[in-house]
Amino acid sequence: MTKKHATSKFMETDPPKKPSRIQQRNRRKILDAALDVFSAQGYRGATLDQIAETAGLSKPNILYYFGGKEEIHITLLNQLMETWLDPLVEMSADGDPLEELLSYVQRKLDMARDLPRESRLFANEILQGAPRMGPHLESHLKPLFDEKCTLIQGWIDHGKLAEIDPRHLLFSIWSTTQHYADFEAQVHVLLATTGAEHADEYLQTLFTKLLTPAR
Amino acid sequence: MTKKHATSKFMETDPPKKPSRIQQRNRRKILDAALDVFSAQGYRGATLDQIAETAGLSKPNILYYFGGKEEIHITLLNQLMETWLDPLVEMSADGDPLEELLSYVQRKLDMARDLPRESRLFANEILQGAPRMGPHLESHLKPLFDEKCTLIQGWIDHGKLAEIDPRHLLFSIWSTTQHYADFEAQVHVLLATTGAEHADEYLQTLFTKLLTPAR
DNA sequence: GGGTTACTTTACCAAATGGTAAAAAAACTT
DNA sequence: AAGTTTTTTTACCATTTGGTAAAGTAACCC
Repeated sequence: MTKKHATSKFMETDPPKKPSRIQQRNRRKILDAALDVFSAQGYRGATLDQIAETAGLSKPNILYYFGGKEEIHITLLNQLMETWLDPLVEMSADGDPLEELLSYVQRKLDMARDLPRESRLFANEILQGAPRMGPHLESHLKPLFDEKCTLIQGWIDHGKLAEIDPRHLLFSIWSTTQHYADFEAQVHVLLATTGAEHADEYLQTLFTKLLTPAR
Repeated sequence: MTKKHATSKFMETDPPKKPSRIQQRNRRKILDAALDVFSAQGYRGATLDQIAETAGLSKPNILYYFGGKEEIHITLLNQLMETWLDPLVEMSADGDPLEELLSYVQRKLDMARDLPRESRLFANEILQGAPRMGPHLESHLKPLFDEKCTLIQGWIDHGKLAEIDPRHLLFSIWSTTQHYADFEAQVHVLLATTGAEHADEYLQTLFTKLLTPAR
């Protein structure tokens, strides 16, 4: 009965029949549980049993929907990549440069707050040297990064922004915003509150001062 | 022959006889190898076999020097905590506030460059919710953090620095500097060079603009 | 309602992994 | 050199973990 040599029985291309309601529901449950576990424990720290229990399914049942642990992880990373780059994609050449960048910062911070699991999943993957994501970074992130760097450099050249290195600017936006999700355990101890209280205001100030051109 | 209920046979307090040359050498080799492996794979991702091979010792031999995997990890974290907080400790009330903070930023960046393994070990631990470090954060980091926040706030109150939240200032210093070590895999892809080329200049500019008081 | 297909469970397994016991080999001590 | 202590190796072990086979159950289709 085993047909094809696809990684998963759901990756076949011949009959693109849409997944049943049960399939959709269970795959969603599994991916959600896996996000929980992978983001909290890292890839190797996560176990299929944990994922199964969190999802409320049995381990073999999970392996009915996914080819294996790694396939679940890769599926998550691929899904993540899209939403993760969204805020940057939205930053467009239209509109005021400073406003565009500041609202990008805000979107990124909101994202870290709303999707901390995703942020940690990503952080874990990069920390370990991006073993399952290297190609994706090269093919998706790099072009977008270069494009936006050029855009920002253009703004600078037109005197719309202070003269700073666009690449490091993006790095600092990413690091400062994601910090609140990735290092939450530390932030929580130090602020003794649930998170980034006045982070919004602080970061807006930071990047305003950094980016406002000296006239 | 087993005496005491200490976690390790090297934690006994009665005969504080100094460790032999062999002991010192092997413990150092083990800790160095463990730093390699833990920082690259995370706690659960690291295996004793990997550590043993990297250290050039057999697994049981490693367990002769340490009580177990966790003890090695904890030893590393404890050692790390000291050097890690050093740059912040050095920031003193004497000297120009802006200079003090900027050279703190520089020291932190140098540290991320010189000790990337340590940075990643720490990042891994915090990412997983600081399961073996929570108390340490509370007892060591928190007091230091509060002290330095007060110091910075004092500087601000005297008009020596712009009015910003000291807590978030420290967060942004940590995140921006450590980013180059923790997210090296990503930075490397995007810069297509071995690391933080002009990070020094960029971060100095960033924090100068942020901290210079409007007069 | 009978048959086919989709889904779930039960019972396993092989490899990996943290760890131990005890013998063997070095290293020190006198 | 003999005896004692320290260090290393060999041979295991119990558990965990990713994964599978096959039988059972529920859904769907006519």
